[in-house]
Amino acid sequence: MGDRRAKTVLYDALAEAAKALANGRRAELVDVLAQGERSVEELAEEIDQTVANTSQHLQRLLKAGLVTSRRDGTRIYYSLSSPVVGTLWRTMRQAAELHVAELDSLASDYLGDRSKLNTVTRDQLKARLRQGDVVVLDVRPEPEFTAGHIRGAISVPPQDLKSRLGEIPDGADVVAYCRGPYCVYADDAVRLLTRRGINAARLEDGFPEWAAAQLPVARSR
Amino acid sequence: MGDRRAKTVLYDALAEAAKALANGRRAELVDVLAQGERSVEELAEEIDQTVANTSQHLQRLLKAGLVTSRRDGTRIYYSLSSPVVGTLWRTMRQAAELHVAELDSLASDYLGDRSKLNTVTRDQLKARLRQGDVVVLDVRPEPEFTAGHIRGAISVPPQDLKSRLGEIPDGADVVAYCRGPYCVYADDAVRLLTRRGINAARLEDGFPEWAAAQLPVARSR
DNA sequence: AATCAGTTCAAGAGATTGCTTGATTAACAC
DNA sequence: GTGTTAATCAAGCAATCTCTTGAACTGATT
Repeated sequence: MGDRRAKTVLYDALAEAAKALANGRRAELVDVLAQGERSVEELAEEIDQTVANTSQHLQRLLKAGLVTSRRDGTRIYYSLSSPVVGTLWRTMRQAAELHVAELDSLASDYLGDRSKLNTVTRDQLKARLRQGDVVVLDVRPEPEFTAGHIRGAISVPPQDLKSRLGEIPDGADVVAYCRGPYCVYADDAVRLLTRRGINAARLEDGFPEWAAAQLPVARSR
Repeated sequence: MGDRRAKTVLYDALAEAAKALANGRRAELVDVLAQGERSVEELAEEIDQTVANTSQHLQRLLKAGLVTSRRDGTRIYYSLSSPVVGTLWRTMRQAAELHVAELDSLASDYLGDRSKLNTVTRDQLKARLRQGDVVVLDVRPEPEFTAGHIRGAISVPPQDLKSRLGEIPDGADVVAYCRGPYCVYADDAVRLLTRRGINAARLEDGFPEWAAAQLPVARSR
């Protein structure tokens, strides 16, 4: 015991968890799965890859124990195997944000200029929810809202927002949120609402971070 | 904005942090660096690799922003660039422990059978330190003790323990700790002490976890 | 039993990674 | 200046990874 070979094997095994996340497409998969379980086909669509390739990535995550799968009829649904995996992904993101200088510019290449978007922190939103003077929009696809959402939020999937603007009371303050800091839905929603003269802001991050912070959540049905 | 190419680039960049940790030798490096800064040569010795190879791994960590370096004379010292990196490593370990079934057996291949070793948790040790009825031994190499240690601990580097057994008061309860859950020093120390009839236990993990839990630490000079 | 949708498996090309070896650079002592 | 020590760089080979393509498998439905 205490010998080099065993140490190598042990640390190689520990590094397997990192290897599983060490790919942009698999990172995207984990990011989506943090919202709730998904079928292979849906996941393939989310990450713009073939089903075969997505399946292989999922096998890799499965082998590392980061996700689990269950069959329902002809479909197979994948989900994160524990909240620790979500924490791991968030911590990794945080490390990258802190230490990779170019990340900001890559983020705005994808998300567009955020400097003009109003932002509220989790704590601010929590306080305003308690006061009850804010309309909170969950702008993720509906199944993700069903799987879990901020208590008091209304589900308005991205493609429905335009046609449902009328539901927002005059003069209301709106906060939109989606999957996390690198998700475009809330940004797009805030831009649209602002253009229509509605006072709107984006939650600084998304539902998984809200839930991880032990803030009040709800689940449909 | 919101297009696939930019999203790919962004998530690839986020995955860089994982790639940096996605290698057993680099994981070992981070594990050691969590104790404090080290020179390339020392690190090479710790991970049983050539200096050239160690240097390349360090470059990789540097490029990902996980470590920083400074020159002092002819030596270059590396250290973790922030506490987040330590958290990342611990979270990764935790994920592997939870989800990789074989990890237990790999750990005991390296560390030996731990079932007969007494263990105390951080909270237990905290309470006993407050009562003052415990001798705490830091069995890491001396520079790591100097860089930071559990308040009230005594530095007894691994190779010195045998010759300094006389310093331990008769009938004392001893707790030994080292770098973390996969470090052999504390295990070896507890085995030695127990064989000599001294009541000894191992702290469940090491100094970085103690410090991360905001428990009382001290620094020499 | 036959068919179908959803998923996984298998094989291969091109890129990346990990370790080795030998040369090069940087700081310091003389 | 020369010599020494510490670290990095560069090139090369074997192993691994990523994506593609096409075939094979698995339940559900007919």
